[in-house]
Amino acid sequence: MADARFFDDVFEVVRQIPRGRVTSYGAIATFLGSARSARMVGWAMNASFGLLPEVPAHRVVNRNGELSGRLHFSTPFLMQELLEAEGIEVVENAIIDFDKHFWNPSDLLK
DNA sequence: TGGGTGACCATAG
DNA sequence: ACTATGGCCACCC
Repeated sequence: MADARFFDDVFEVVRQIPRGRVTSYGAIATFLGSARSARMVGWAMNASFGLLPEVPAHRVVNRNGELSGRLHFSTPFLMQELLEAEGIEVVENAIIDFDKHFWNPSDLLK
């Protein structure tokens, strides 16, 4: 526990995101206890880049349902393709029915 | 040791 | 409705 770093915690949560579901940076930050440090989550994802599919970073978007991190993938369309492959409809870099696909990390405790 | 950075979020103009 | 700005704080050099 003492050795656990913020990045590791973020990866742990992202890894638990069910297939076909998505969540937001802010939701993860809130779940970790720091709603104000949502930027840290995004930064953690930067380190997770390349760990796919071990860490499904494509299932993490901003609170607007937009694929803000698409430019960080190997290709700008990879993120969208991965989401569509899971049945998530994406138009103009935004997730359709984001609230329906939204997955809250607190569901882990359910 | 200190300062810059960022795949965000919320508020104000 | 859109743009600008501040806060946030773990990590890296």
